[in-house]
Amino acid sequence: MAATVTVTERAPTVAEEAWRLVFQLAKAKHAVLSARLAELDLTHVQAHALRLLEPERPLVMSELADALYCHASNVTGIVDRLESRGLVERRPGLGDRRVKTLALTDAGTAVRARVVELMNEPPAEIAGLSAGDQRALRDVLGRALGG
Amino acid sequence: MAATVTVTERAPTVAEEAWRLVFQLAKAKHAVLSARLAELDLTHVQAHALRLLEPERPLVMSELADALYCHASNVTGIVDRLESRGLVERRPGLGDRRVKTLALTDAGTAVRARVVELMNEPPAEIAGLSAGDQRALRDVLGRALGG
DNA sequence: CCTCTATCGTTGAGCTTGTCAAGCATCTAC
DNA sequence: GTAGATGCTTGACAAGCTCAACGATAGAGG
Repeated sequence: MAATVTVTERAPTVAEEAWRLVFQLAKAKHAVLSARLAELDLTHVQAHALRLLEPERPLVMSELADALYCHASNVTGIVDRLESRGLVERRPGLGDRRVKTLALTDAGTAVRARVVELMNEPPAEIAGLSAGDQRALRDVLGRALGG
Repeated sequence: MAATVTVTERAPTVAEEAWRLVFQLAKAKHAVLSARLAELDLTHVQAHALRLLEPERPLVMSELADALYCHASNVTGIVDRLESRGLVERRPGLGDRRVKTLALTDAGTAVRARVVELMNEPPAEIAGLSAGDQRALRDVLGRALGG
């Protein structure tokens, strides 16, 4: 008798099933978002940087690096590209002349508004749920994330 | 009187709140996963490629490119690096000598098992929910994703 | 058989993102 | 004032990604 490779995979737990679906949903939204950002000629990191730069609360290079979970040397290049497109300005820090304050230009503010809109827009899978399911989803996830 | 910039932001809908939480959860898991994959000296793309290469169902380069949503020329490099580490083998296609079949080595099968385990593991936020909340989450998301 | 075209994978150029080590300017503490 | 810490930039290098072009092979039609 030929040996049959039997993969003894235990049945997934409820938590694993739930996580798999969350993962799938995030992946679907990611794909849609990528396409929309490409139309704006923005990469994901550039979009995240713009989202973090709220018009009324400018950030400093190092703060942006922390928020993006990457090294300061990386932010230099990201901001370089945003600045060369006229979306962001580097301004001298007020008290400390070493720091650079990042401010959105008018064009940057407009692009940021569009980016935030795209990112906040729930994917069709969620928008299509019943009102009750939407509330249930929000409430359960609120509890999950310490809400 | 000084002009006050009043940002008239409408209150978020329930769907938007739910999506924001899904996004937040995925981001948290992503950070944890990145750290675990770094311990295995794997990038995210390499991990995804390994996950897609099921031991019993080898893929062809173009199939892997489709599954990873990227160009075939990119997959060449990704597979190069996996192959140079002895995790994957390129084998000549059976009928068609143009295609390359990708097969996991024994080492690759072991690493893949660990990768799949890490990716499937629900984040602490979900694992910590009550059994009822976990079921509710799974059921609602199942409906959202055409379940 | 032979050519024409389509397909599969690779290569090379060029970009963005990411890390690290080093450097420059500036600030702070002693 | 001098020494060390801090903020950002630079340069070198690697991975991921796209595109255009290429070699090899396959399949169809004359």
